[in-house]
Amino acid sequence: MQRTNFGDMACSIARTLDVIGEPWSPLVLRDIWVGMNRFDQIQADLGISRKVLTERLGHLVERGVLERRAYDNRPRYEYVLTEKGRELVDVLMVMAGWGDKWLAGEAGPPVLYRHHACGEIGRVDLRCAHCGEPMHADDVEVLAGPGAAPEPASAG
Amino acid sequence: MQRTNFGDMACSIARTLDVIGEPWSPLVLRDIWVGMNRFDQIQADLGISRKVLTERLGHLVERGVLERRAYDNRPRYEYVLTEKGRELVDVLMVMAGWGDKWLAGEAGPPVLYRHHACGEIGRVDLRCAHCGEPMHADDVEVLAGPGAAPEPASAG
DNA sequence: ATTTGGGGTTCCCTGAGGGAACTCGAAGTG
DNA sequence: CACTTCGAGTTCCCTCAGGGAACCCCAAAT
Repeated sequence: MQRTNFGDMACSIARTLDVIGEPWSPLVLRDIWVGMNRFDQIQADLGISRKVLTERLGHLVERGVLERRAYDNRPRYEYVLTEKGRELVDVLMVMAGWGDKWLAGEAGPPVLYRHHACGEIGRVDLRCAHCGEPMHADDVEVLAGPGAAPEPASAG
Repeated sequence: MQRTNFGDMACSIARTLDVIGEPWSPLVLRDIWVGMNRFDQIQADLGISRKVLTERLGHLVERGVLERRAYDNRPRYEYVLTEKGRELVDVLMVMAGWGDKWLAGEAGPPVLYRHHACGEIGRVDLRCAHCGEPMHADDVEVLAGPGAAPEPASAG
């Protein structure tokens, strides 16, 4: 997809970017998340080139975030999120929250999220899975982990 | 940057992708986040082309997520995160969490995050800002908001 | 027998990414 | 004072990925 191979870097962010590191993949996942599961639907909604959509869908299936399944006797297929893919939607929700806050302007957010648990329109918030307190950029210290690269560049 | 203009879509995800919708920008932000603030440092760490790095840094400054500031009498500059940029790091943390879980393999995560509040190695977790309960892909209903597009495609 | 519709392929053109060399201005060095 | 060094980019060329439009295949429906 890209010229540089991000999947081989010793960095979980780079590896994730190997899956959704260009603009179309996240938008494809969003469409599928909200129930647009078919090729022509997604193509029309996004205005993406058919060629590129074919390639992206194939890539996402290959990486295990989507599953391609037949929905008819005819050769008709739809794409659905796997568990891996549903968890990847977390990234999209945080992107949406940031975009709502910083890029929406006068008109307000284009989309609202009603939280099933409380029934309210909610925003997503990042918390430490261990202690439950807020966890943002300045709240953490970054340390080398077991899978850190031995000596070449690019930590993180 | 890209051929398609994502910033004009009525979708906060697409708008966010207009800022960090290709693989280098998130990695540049990560480097700056962990304290690599200078051009040559970032270039060497990432292995990115100098041309592309120049363009990305300019783009990120223009979008207000980075600030370029002189750090010497000589023409020397460093890049630092603005508040808008620090909040964008939330997206990176979630990417890192997903990559740690789904892509790290045998070796384990390349990087660990120690949470200042509790001192433990923690993972980030998504919660509803309103009720505090978990908030993931299946926990929300997506509704049109005030800034929704009138009639053309692409909700979200 | 022909049309329709979903799900792609193919082809061509443009423009973004990669790489390496070059520039520029301000210190530092002999 | 000439020369090197260093940070921070520019410039140039080449290749390959993205965009657009047309085309293809298969299985109903008419």
